[in-house]
Amino acid sequence: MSHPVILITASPALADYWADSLGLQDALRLTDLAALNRQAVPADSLVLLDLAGQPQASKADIQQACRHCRVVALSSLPADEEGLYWLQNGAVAYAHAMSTGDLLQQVFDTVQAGGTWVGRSIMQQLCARFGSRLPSAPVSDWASKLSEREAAVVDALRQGRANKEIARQLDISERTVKAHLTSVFQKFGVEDRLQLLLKLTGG
Amino acid sequence: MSHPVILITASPALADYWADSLGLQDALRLTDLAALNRQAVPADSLVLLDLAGQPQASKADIQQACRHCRVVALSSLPADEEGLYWLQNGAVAYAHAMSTGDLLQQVFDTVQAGGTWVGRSIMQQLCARFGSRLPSAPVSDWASKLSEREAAVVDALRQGRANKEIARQLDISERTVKAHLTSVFQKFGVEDRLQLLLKLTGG
DNA sequence: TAAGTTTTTGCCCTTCAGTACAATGTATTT
DNA sequence: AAATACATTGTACTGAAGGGCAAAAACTTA
Repeated sequence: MSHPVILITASPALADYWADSLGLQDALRLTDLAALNRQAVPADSLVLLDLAGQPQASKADIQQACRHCRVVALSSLPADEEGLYWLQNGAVAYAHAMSTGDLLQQVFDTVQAGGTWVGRSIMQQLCARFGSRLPSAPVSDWASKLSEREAAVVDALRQGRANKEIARQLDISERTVKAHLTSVFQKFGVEDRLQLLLKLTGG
Repeated sequence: MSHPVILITASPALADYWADSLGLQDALRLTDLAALNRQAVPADSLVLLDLAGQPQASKADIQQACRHCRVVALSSLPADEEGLYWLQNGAVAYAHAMSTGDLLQQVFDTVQAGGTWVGRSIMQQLCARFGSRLPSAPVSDWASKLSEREAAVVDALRQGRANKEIARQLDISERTVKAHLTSVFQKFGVEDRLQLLLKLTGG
């Protein structure tokens, strides 16, 4: 299950470096994030993105790109704040743009396998913040009526995700997502995802 | 820069599986986390830990182990809550104990390289929590940004109405409802009615 | 009255959501 | 062993959602 790869950087030299390190000579190359959103690229593409060329990328641009592709954010001057920003908005990895070939391959393989890659420093910050407000496992009331997978689908739905995205997220087919949702709708006596959301958020 | 590896599980079969998958026939084997803390192990060792055998591990035990070693938490029944708990306390990875050899190798390589490995689901939860620390726009004054008709459409949308129903309610065509919604989506930077609802209700 | 803005609509197109009908595999219970 | 629940996927269909292009109609302002 190898996904299409897209290299985004204004620097041909950097693109060459990535391509050489990862054996991606035939990967599609673009110069900025806007170009990615403008043209139709295969869903679930793996995007290597040079942050140096995207100083003015809007949050909406980032999120849109991350919804359709797996975005690996690569910075030539990594900073935790920058990394967190991109991860918040959906990137699946954040690393140094000029990482060694080995590390780059590592990151690449990880995201290809559906994982996420971040350095230790960022992970610790994330965990620290998370821990400060998580005494125990808060199992919301609604989840109790649902099976494990159904709850996972609902959880993703509450992020505003589309079926196709949920499918990717849970690594199942879109059809299965629909099956779970149909079941959930029945359990809550609603007709569609919108009414479900209102029911759960108390609209 | 290969670090010593320690396998911790009460199941010899599982230890064999890990050793075979990762080529670690000579790795030190222990049966529980307490044993790790009792004896002197090389600093910075890489620890593969079967969570199934550590139901009663105290938080202090976990943190102590994680201070001296890189702990890869492996669960035979992965759950986000469990994963977050271990990551909070210093683990550098959380995955399925019986992952395929490829994935296991992936995780192993990643932590060897100094990275952290978590599944997509957990990472998203972390980022979501982190992001919520920095509220972007508590949209309580949403109507102010909209025209009168646009606000009316949004109002109906918040009842969970479909476009056709909204059209009947406002006595306009369904096409007009769509036009208003398209405009509203742009103003709020969202893509569809679901995301709009989430933005407005702060779900 | 002329110019500009907002609201309104139609036609057509693509994509997504949801369901009917059907099937396979696994795990648990009886 | 049989029954049951859960998870998974497929094909195919209907209808809703959303947008591109274009253009009337109404309302406001210079």
